[in-house]
Amino acid sequence: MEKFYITTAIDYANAKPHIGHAYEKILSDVLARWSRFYEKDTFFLTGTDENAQKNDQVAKEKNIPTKDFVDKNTESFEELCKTLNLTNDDFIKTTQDRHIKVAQAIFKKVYDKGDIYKKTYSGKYCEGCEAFLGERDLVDGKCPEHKKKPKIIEEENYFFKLSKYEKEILKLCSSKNFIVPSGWRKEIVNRIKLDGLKDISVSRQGLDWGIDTPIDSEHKIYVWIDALTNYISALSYPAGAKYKKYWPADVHVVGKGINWFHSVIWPAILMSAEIPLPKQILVHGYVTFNGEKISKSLGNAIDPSELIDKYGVDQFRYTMLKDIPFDQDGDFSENSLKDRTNNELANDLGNLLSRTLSLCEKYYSGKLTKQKNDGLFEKLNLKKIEKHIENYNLHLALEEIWSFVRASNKYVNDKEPWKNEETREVVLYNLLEAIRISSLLLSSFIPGSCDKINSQLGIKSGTIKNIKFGVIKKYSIKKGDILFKKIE
RNA sequence: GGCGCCAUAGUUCAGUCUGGCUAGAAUGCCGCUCUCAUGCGGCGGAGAUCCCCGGUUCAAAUCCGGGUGGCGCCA
Repeated sequence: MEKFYITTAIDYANAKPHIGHAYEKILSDVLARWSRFYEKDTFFLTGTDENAQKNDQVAKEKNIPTKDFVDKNTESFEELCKTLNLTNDDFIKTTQDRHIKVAQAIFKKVYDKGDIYKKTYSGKYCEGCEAFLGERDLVDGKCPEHKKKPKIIEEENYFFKLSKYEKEILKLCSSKNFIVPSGWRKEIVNRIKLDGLKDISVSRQGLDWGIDTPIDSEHKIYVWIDALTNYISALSYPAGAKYKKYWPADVHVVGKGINWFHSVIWPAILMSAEIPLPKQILVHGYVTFNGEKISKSLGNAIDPSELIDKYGVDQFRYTMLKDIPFDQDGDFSENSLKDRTNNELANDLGNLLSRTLSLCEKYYSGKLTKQKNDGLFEKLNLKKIEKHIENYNLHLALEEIWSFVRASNKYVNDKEPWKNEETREVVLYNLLEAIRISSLLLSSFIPGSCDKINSQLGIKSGTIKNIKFGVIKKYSIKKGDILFKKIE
């Protein structure tokens, strides 16, 4: 059986999740579910980065023990996974023993290879970025992102010989399917060609939060080797059965802001440690909310679970997926959620189910047997849907599924089964099949609602194999509650 | 500053790679209509300088050059 390993980035456990986090997770979940739908042995990982210095810093500002602070925030990310109805197979936290061991093992392996060396470094360090900034990064002597003057820091750090891997990394990043979509590939490739790769610091001195380097207890492992190794520590590298089965990752889903780390630094570390490389970095855009950038200073970093409580999880998932093309930034708004819920989910899909089942109950007491294919099924363009999902154009895939739903509504109108007794059973059976197939295709996107559809149809969910006409020989349907309530 | 991405009905997007019907959809607006259904469904209409200028071509939303505007990445 073909395997598929997909990961999200791990999130900083220094605040509660916002809808940007939700987006990345939903996107990944759809891909994971779709892969299972195609009967691939799928592993879907998400988690939190608890070791970041930023976490420690925020906790200290709030006067909370750092461990308690990250535990609490991580908990809300774990809850979000449930609220979003994610099918993640694991949730990694970087303070877990299983992770610490692996991060240290990789550090040691790279060190033993001769790719880590000690050097005194003096530079301008921005606490917001948790990074040293070059002269040309500064605007008026300040960090352009955090608007703060960087501190001059001189310290002895361990450096990783990133420069050594420049040729190989350039080759990797230039290859067609490694970084997608292509816009982000160009950005990385040009930068490597222009600036080359410089060695990077992989340790920090004098911190009391984080993972000790295995070679020097004065130093903590810096984010590259710490956070990025979560993708293999969760699989119990190097001896774990999961590692052997699922690594290398098929897709790392990441936001555009951390593309460089995943496309350049992570593969270089893996090359040094002589570990196979991930197959693809899928870079997505950012989400704005009601047209505004999400930021703490604007105070609009609203909790996705509030929206979900208010409107429903599938309404939320559907709107996110439909409104945000993965290769661009997109806006998520409550207005759009309301419009999409009422028009697309309630009127088009929900009402199709409702009108069909009412007719089935009225004329056949809900019992229908297999009838001939009346041609409605041919309105489904499965190839196009598959192509869109392969290209990660989930919004276009949904649009294509919806054109089948709309065709089904037109079909009821044209055939008028409430009038035409002789074709009634054929028409209704064809409609049930259309709904069943739509539900199968949608089950990666709006899984909870598809479960409800299936239960009203009196059938079980299935895989791609069931996307064909006439699979159900005998329907025994039972109309249930309304699928999507209108908003307002 | 360097590099990259984007620009198409009021709005959200397809179409651009690989040039070729009258530039498609959805939504919103207007009109007609069915009655199985969640005030739902169906049909029709209005609505576009395809950002601007130039080039290539029999033919450009699409390719090339130059602008303008918006956004992003810079370890």
